[in-house]
Amino acid sequence: MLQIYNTLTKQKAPFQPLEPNKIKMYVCGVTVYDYCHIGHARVMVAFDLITRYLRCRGWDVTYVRNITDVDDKIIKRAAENSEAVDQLTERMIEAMHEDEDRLSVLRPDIEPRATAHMGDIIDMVQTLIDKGYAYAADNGDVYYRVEKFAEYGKLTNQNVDELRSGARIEVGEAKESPLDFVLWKSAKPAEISWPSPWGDGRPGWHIECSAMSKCCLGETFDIHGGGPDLPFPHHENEIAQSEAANGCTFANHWMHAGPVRVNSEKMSKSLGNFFTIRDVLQKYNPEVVRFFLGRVHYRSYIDYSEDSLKEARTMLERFYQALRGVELAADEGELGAGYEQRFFEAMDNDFNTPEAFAVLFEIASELNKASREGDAKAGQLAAVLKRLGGLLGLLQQDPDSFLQGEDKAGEISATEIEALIEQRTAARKAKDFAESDRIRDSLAAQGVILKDSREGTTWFREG
RNA sequence: GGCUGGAUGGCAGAGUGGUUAUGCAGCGGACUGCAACUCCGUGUACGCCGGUUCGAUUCCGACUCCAGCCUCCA
Repeated sequence: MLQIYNTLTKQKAPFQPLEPNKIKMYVCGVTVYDYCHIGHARVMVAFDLITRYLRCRGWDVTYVRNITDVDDKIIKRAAENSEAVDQLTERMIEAMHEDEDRLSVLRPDIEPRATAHMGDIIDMVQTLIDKGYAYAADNGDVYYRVEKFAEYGKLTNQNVDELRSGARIEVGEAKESPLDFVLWKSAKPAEISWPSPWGDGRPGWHIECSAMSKCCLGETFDIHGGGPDLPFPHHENEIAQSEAANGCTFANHWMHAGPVRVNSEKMSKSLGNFFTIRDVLQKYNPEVVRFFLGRVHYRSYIDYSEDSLKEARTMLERFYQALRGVELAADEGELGAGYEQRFFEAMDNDFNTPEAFAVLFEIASELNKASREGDAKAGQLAAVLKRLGGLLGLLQQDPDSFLQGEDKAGEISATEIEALIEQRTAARKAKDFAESDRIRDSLAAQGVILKDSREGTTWFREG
């Protein structure tokens, strides 16, 4: 039985789909004005692990993740770069897709863009005005009347009176109440804009998700997900918009990923303490980064540091060392079912990846034992390990490729390494251990570790 | 201040009302020319104070500390 923690009820509960066997899921995506950072990667990987797992258990998942391709930050950045808004966003979307591909994050089924849904957005704003939940101000902005929506704050337990007393009142705003938020923003001269009944402008941030989720999934859907900073106000406002406009429940389950921290602070664009995915991928194998993000439960925070990336690398090495040199059995025999059951039980418990990985480590141990004893079970265990890892998009590389890494400019190449290993093997045959050790030490100084066995010498590069 | 989480062995990180998480690191041993890889053995950790209980790290309450949201942020 699949259990999922729901931010709305603050507890784990058995998952109940709207339609048997189907899951409709909407996840808030990226505002594309810059390269994605590791915090974005965390959300991408978390919901990718979730989607892959649900699908492998037979759920028919429709996964929608939006792209915010117009907003203040985009307009500002495009102006700074002296490029058109759509030029900037196209570049960043392409970069995001590259990053995702490298992290083995499968594309969502639908990636709706705000600029492609202006009609849906305007329709929903109009509906909210018609129902009295929104009003057009003199300046061409349209605002949501927060106090009209009785259930406002139900996702994050906000009290409207508390919010009102803490709200900032900004000069020159045309709002009825400081709590009201913008649905439609009138355009400044020469700014990118779309025509609307309230004049030229662009959508507010929250409305696009309400409009696009409705368009792609319907008025009510199963799971709404996003990053750790979205429950308030973004998701609270989405609920207010959608439930007021549609008159029915918006999303049944709310799932939020935990933050990535650096030096005990959240990694975020506003703090400027972020590492982009492409920066990190320059130093680490993409699978290491994926594993780093998946080895902690999706709701917990992760501390980003060189040491924790290195540890993720070491852990992954254990899997690949176990798989290395073992011929996969075509048939897992009886072995697979038991491990698979424990793996599934872990994942059914709110996607407990750390526990699922613990099962994989146990398989690796058994596999190592079988290998060293020459037991035929080794091939079966390797097949199970690779299959279960594959369900989470891991362990599919050739072990040698993973362990040896790729040649990098300025570093010793695989060809050079192998030539030195041949020299060393000759020295060892001649019992010239001084020379043999000299070669090994010299390689080690360059991050290349040798391993001798009866079958010969293999090597791998350190993290 | 309001609202959410969290505090587990040297580190990372699951989980459980009484029994081994798991990984990394350390220590002892095996293997090895020596190593590396691997294997075997090894560590009574559950913030603090009360309560419930035959028994609590696990349930309840107070406290302390940490983090996230409350402004754009995944």
